[in-house]
Amino acid sequence: MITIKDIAKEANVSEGTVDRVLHNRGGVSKKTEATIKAILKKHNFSVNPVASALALKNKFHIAALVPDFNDADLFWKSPYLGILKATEDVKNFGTQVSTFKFNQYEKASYLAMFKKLLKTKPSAVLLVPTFLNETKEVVQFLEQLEIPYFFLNIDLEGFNNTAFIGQDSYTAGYIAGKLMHSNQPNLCNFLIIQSRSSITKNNAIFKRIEGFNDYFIKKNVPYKIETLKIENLNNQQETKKAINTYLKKHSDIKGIFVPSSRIYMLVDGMEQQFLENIKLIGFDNTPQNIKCLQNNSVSFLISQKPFDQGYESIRIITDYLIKNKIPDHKIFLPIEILLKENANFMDRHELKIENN
Amino acid sequence: MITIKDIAKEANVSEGTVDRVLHNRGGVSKKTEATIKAILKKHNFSVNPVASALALKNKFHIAALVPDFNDADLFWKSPYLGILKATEDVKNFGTQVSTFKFNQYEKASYLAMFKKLLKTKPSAVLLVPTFLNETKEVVQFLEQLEIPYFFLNIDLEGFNNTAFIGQDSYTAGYIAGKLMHSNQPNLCNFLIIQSRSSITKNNAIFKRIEGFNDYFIKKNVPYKIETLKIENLNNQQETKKAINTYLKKHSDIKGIFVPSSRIYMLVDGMEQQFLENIKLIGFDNTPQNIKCLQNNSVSFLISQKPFDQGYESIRIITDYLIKNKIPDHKIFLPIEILLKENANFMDRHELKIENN
DNA sequence: AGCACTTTCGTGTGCGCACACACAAAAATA
DNA sequence: TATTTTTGTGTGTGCGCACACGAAAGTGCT
Repeated sequence: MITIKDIAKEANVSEGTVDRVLHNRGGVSKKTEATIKAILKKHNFSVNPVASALALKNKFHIAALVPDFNDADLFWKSPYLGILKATEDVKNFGTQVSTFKFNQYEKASYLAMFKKLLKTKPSAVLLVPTFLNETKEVVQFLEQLEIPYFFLNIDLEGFNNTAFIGQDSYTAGYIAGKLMHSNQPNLCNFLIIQSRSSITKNNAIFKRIEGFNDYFIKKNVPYKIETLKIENLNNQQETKKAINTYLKKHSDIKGIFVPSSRIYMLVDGMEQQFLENIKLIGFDNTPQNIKCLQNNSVSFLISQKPFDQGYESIRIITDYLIKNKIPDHKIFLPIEILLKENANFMDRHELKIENN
Repeated sequence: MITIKDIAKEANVSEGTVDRVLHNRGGVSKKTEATIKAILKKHNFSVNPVASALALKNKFHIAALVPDFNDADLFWKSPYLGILKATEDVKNFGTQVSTFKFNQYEKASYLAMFKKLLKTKPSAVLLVPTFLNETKEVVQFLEQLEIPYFFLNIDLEGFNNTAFIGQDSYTAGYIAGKLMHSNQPNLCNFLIIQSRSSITKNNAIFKRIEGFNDYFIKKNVPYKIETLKIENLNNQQETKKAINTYLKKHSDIKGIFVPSSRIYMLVDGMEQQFLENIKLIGFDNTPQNIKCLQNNSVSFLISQKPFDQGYESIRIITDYLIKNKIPDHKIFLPIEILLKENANFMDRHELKIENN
């Protein structure tokens, strides 16, 4: 293992000088800089990140702005746990992370938490840009202060975010279509469930639907795909009534696609006869959804690997700060296909965290 | 962030004493030990692994004994890359890893490489116990020297291995059955391909087949499942002839299950008419197999996450050595379902390694 | 040549921990 | 009581790096 000291010796300079060229700190004559760089390259040198981390203790500070979660809506719990785990992992690498949670239904809360966040003078910011206009506002502050920012899970266009970490929603929807088709190869109709609240704010859901539809278009299979809009999928009464009356009228529906994480609400409301005869495909490995897999009411879940999204985000930002490693602009996590048998194996790391 | 120094101050002892109780090094009076332990617990203290690693520089040495790979059989490449990546990651954590590759078809090679390995005086050993009797022999040495050992990918019973890291082959096979069924819901026959070489040596393949069959038994679906034994799946001529003649005789076959990583050999040999009408399910995300997904000849691949197996193994052993963290006895990695659309997203980390 | 700067570079300290060594007090032995 | 052994504890050094401070060398000017 080669060290800075070794490099310094070989170049007949002091460690300090090597350090200066390593960090582009300036104050080194062109000649010696060239010599040192040559030696660096020759040995393919890179600093010992462990020693570096120790020396850098508490130099960087990452702030994360993510939606809050509760028992009714657990989706954001996993990314949060991922962030938490990463926080722990990078803590000893001289980087601290503070997480701010906002109410995903209130723009004011988003802005308020951001203001709080800004006061901590972060070196970089990770955020879930839930609201377009408010994000524009927020980003102005960040750009003025030259704080790099990263988008998590929601991929807004037209911003100078260093990177986006999330899922390829279109492909995920496309896969859903494929699975649905292979599950019901005989001609029948499918139903897509939308909810009002998601329509206004979540373009990932749009892209999933687009992907789902495109599968059938591309394959040129003449399935009819209908859409049922339920005002608020979180409302049990409403959902129950809406889905059952619809299905009674349309007995040709053999598959239902729920492009949000609320498929369990649908399952809760659906009458037994429908559950038995209709294939369901949904998104996200929340505990409630997993339960639906386990009792056979849902065939497939497609997971965005939410835990990994949180975890990777922090790791990527840390690498960016400490090692100046520029990430890909778009970082897609794997699309996981979950069914009853492999659902319980998922997110071993996640479990570990929660049990602490 | 609380440090040993803080603990020492609070206990009115020196850092050395705290260090002694932290590492059970002995030589501390019961009274002070109790005091210190109380304070430790009170603050929920754990050592800074970064500083620890720096100080421990090169104290531990892990040796891995894994099968070699070549272009014809790439399966073991991924675990190797995983080990390599982990090697890099833990290098700066005071742990070095050396990997020894043996010819998986020659017992002598297994033993020979083990002897070489043993000379490096490893603190722990990771091995793929390909041969039962030879492993018994090998393990004797290890136990005598009190070197802990871990099994990777092959789960031999009756050993005192600290842990097994691999896949739940039975469930993976079960999933294969389920996917096959949902892909061909109308009554038809399925074919399982076995090869002589695998029969003798790989019980994972047995378990997969068992799982596959059990799915249909449990679901009580009256599919007929036949088996075709091909002497050597690596032999192109033989495979081609065997599969095509078989399929010509049995036109009722609508699905083929290949419980090994050689599905691409089958695809290579199969005539176009069969490829178009028969659903194929295989194992392992080798490049050749992925290609089969991409050109639509294979419907699903089930992946053992071989890269992660290698990576996690080393990480687990490192944690065991450095932090005395006792792992679960059996560590199953997630069973991944790959289809054309999500195959390319897999193993981002793996790509990174290989491009270096 | 003398002076005031600027550029270029070396030295020293600390990050938190592991461990060897030194040394005191207590206990055991003569 | 004197001496040896054991037990308990403090001190110092180094792991590889980051960075502040200040010294040396170089520059331009009068």
